[in-house]
Amino acid sequence: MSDDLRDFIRNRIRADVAAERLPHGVVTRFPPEPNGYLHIGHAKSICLNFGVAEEFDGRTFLRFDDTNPLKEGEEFVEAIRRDVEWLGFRWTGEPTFASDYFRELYHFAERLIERGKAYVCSLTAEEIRASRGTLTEPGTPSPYRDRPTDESLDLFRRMKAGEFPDGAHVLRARIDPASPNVNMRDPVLYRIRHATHHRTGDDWCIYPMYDFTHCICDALEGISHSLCTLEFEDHRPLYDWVLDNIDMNYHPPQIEFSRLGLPFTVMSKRQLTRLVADGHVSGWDDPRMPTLAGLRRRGYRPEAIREFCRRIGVSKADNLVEVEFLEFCVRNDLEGTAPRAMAVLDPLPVTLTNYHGDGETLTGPWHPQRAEMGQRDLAFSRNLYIEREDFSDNPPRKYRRLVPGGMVRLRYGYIIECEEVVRDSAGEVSELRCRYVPESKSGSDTSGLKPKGVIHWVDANSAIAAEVRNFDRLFRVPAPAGDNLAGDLNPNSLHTDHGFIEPAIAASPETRFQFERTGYFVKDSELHHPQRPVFNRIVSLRDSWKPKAQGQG
RNA sequence: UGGGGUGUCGCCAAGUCGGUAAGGCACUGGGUUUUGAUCCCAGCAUGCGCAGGUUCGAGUCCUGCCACCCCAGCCA
Repeated sequence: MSDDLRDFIRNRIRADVAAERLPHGVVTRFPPEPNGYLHIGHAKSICLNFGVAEEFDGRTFLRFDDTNPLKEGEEFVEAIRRDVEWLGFRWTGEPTFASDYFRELYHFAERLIERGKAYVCSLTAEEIRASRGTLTEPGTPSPYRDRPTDESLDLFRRMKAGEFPDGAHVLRARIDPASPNVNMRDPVLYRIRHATHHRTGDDWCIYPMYDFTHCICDALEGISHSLCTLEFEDHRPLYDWVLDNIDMNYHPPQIEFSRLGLPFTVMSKRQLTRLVADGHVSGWDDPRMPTLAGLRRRGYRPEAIREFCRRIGVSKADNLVEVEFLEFCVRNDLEGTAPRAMAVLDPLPVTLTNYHGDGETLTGPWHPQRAEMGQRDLAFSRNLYIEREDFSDNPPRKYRRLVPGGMVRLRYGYIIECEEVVRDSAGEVSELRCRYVPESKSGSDTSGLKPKGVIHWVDANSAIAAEVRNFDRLFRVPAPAGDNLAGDLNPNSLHTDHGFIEPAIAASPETRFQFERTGYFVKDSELHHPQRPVFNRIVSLRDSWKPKAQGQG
């Protein structure tokens, strides 16, 4: 397929394929723990795992890493399945679960004990921590390290049988208490947990740890390349140790890449969970959240997220990708797919003093470069709304919109000239009284006039009132502090406008639109109704116009 | 101070056996345009964390530094 992608992982796979080192072809897996919702960082991993398999005609498993019943649940399993599918990927067969392999895992553990490679340790969690040493000091052997094999085996069986309370014993690998790599200092393989598992119920009261589980599941599923993030690099020796010490003739290589870094947001499940729990956002799918559910509700299309993941690449370097990059991908995707329409978010009434009669119907294309998208009718009459921002009686230099005595073209309509500015008692502009040029109708203009500016507008009589939610970054600092999340929140991350949209928008089955000259918007999946429109701003339009700092109009 | 990683343009990121620094984003000019959008054209690292060394030639090899990230859960 697309061998245009170059990164160290694909290069490695290409070499493995060329050397015919992959008896079962390319097999990858996306292994989330079902304890939260997926976010854009997971999208990077999903696109990598599923993408690589597609490119090399391989397969990808969706495997839930559910070895900790205390934190996991079906709600998350469902949400994750939905998000992966939404992103546009299909896994091989049914999703698998680490819990599917609990029985095999248990047998592998018994064999390990029999070979003297694992033992039951009866130290408390605190004692284990104390004997583990520190980063710079070696640990000391557990007093149970030389417990006879038979005794360990018996204890382990009784642990499984439920004879002991949580924390009474654990199964540990016998590796090296003094290893410079703390992960190798006789790591815990199994712990007692009298908890109900979302899939296996109360079948088990001992649960395997990640390091013991993951590598074995990878091997059992015939994974050809086990891709994970950098923080697991220190665990690779353990991944290899387990597979080297059990009866398994298959050993996938673990390859690590760096996680996606994005400023002005948080990406850890712990922090995202807190935002939801503390009510700082409306839920996991709040449009400001970096979760796939949030981005979906925000209006991002999966195509845009996939393109983003493709463009950022994969490497081992720590990275912080500018949000402008993501926004570029979103605009790029919407540019060719979203129909255009007009909406006035901050309305200023305009009365055409020389326009008489009941009004008329104009037309405008749904997309200026894509005639095949057709066109829609635009009601036009004596009473209109224009954007408050598009009028100024103290314009900055190079201002190309409406000014007192000035002319401007109404998009797909007529040219108007501002004759009078009406103000309310507070001195605020409350209405513009303008003259329209009858012979300047769009498409049959014989006026010869060439106003500099073109502005959008909406017919006051037929426009539909709409709520438009504009979002800004959730946090006001690039790197929100883990301990004081609330304090770093951007108090202005949500700004709601009450404006008017042309009726064709509400009537259209389309959900995403470009409101011309403003941005891309989507009908909110929960709150929108044709009679009571509610839109979310997906992303604003790029705006290269920067008025001179001086005449602040 | 133990172990494991990473350092190529403001950001992301390619750089085969050492051979004379891709591309994208951003930015800056210019053109088209009834969206200050899109589109098009042009510009944008004599430099590859720093310092030495090997070599006809080094981002790519060697040596020594420096900076940053990860690890001491019976979490994943």
